[in-house]
Amino acid sequence: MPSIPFDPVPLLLRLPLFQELLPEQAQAIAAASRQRRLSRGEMLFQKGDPAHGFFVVVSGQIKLAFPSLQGNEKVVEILGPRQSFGEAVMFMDRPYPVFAEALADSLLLFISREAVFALLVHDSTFARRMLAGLSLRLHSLVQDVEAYSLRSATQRVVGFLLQLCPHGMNGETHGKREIHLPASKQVIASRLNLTPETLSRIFHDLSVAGLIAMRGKDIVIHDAIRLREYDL
Amino acid sequence: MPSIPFDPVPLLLRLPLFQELLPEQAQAIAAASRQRRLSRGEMLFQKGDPAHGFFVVVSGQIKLAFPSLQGNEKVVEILGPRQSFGEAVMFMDRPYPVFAEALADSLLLFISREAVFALLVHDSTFARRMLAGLSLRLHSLVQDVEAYSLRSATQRVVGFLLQLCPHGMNGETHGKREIHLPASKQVIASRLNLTPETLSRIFHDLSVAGLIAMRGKDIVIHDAIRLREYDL
DNA sequence: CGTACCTTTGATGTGAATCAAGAGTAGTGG
DNA sequence: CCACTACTCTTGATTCACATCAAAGGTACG
Repeated sequence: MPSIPFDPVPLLLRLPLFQELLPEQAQAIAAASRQRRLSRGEMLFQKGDPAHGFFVVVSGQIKLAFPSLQGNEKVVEILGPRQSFGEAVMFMDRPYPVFAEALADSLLLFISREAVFALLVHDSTFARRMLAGLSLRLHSLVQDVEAYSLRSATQRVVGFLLQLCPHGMNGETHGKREIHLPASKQVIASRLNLTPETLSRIFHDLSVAGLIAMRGKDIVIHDAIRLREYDL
Repeated sequence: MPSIPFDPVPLLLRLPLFQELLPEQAQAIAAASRQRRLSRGEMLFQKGDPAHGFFVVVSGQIKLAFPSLQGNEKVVEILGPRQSFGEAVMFMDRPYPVFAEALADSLLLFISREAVFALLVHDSTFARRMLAGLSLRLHSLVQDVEAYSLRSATQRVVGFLLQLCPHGMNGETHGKREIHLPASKQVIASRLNLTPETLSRIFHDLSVAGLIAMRGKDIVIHDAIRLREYDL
């Protein structure tokens, strides 16, 4: 398939990170960026590869995961449009600690380290945004560590479902919510540090308890508060 | 005890973060900093407290941990002199996701968010260092996630012991190394996501296997490579 | 419409937690 | 200096949450 060219500037300006860039700054970043198309199942980089910049997902879906000796793997993050990854390694001169694979046909933008560093020198707003972005990532990793170490399998699944609820509706109030799983159950199981079998059983139990109803990847949460309080 | 005053400038200039500050910048940061003394067991902040800046450990030892409903807790990090914490929350206007407690009598420096933001505006080198610091933190959290999800209890303990070896000696070569546990075995167990009982049994097994010898907090590693390869 | 991969369900296994005593070890005050 | 109390650490028996193994269904797609 031929690489269809497109103007990345309007896209860049809609990302939180680049929101307040001046036109010429956006131009500079766009000029220093390259697009990369991946088809489903294709590898973007392996754990251990050198990092020369970071990526923004334009469309499609990317998973970040650790490989493991026994062939299984641990999914760290599932990324969709507008999300970025690889910023941290770029500031450290270290190889990627995870590998990246396309879960669906995807279009990415690669932004070189040099372009970022150049922007950093003159634009402290950009620096602040970059810091905020990394902080957010750090915060959510800390949440993951908390979940893995302090919560049961069921609690992790419940937490995940509640997070998928439309914002401001994630379990503070009673009432029905409809959500859609962002990936296959295998991938979600790995993201939650579970086997597919265990995830399947937990979904079954939640259904039997009348807390959710499921058809494929579509889930109806009957009562967010009761769900949150299930299993303590 | 009276708060003994001291000049924080030379201290600040020896931290990686502030290494290349101009004298007047260091002065400004020092002026915006406050010292805080804690005695063993004292709480610095609770999970959920608002964050107005970050802390640098001058002396002593601080633990960061999650509280848990059942009274037990999960230690996220053990921090010693020259290490800092709380940077990330300061960029996000969020409350602390962990609590901080002194493991020993400690002296900390608190640096206000305003001082950091002011420095950020004029000094892109500082911004880069701050980004590098956060990136490093992020990287080590990712390592933790990998360890918790892909490695067995024994492998986590072995990894921890190897990390404690003097730098450049952490298991790449054969030979004896002497190390000292940086905290009580309870705290280390929690840091490794283990119960004290399990940690004790693993130390016992490693001793029986002739890989280590232990007296109190002092451990002799007989052969770093054999240890690394134990338990795969 | 068949083949390859997801997902579910059931039976069994196991690593580490929990429960329950003891054995150090360290500070405290008489 | 020696109890006295309070931990921290070890050791053993038992339990349990989740993984693993095995075998059917489902579902999607070339």
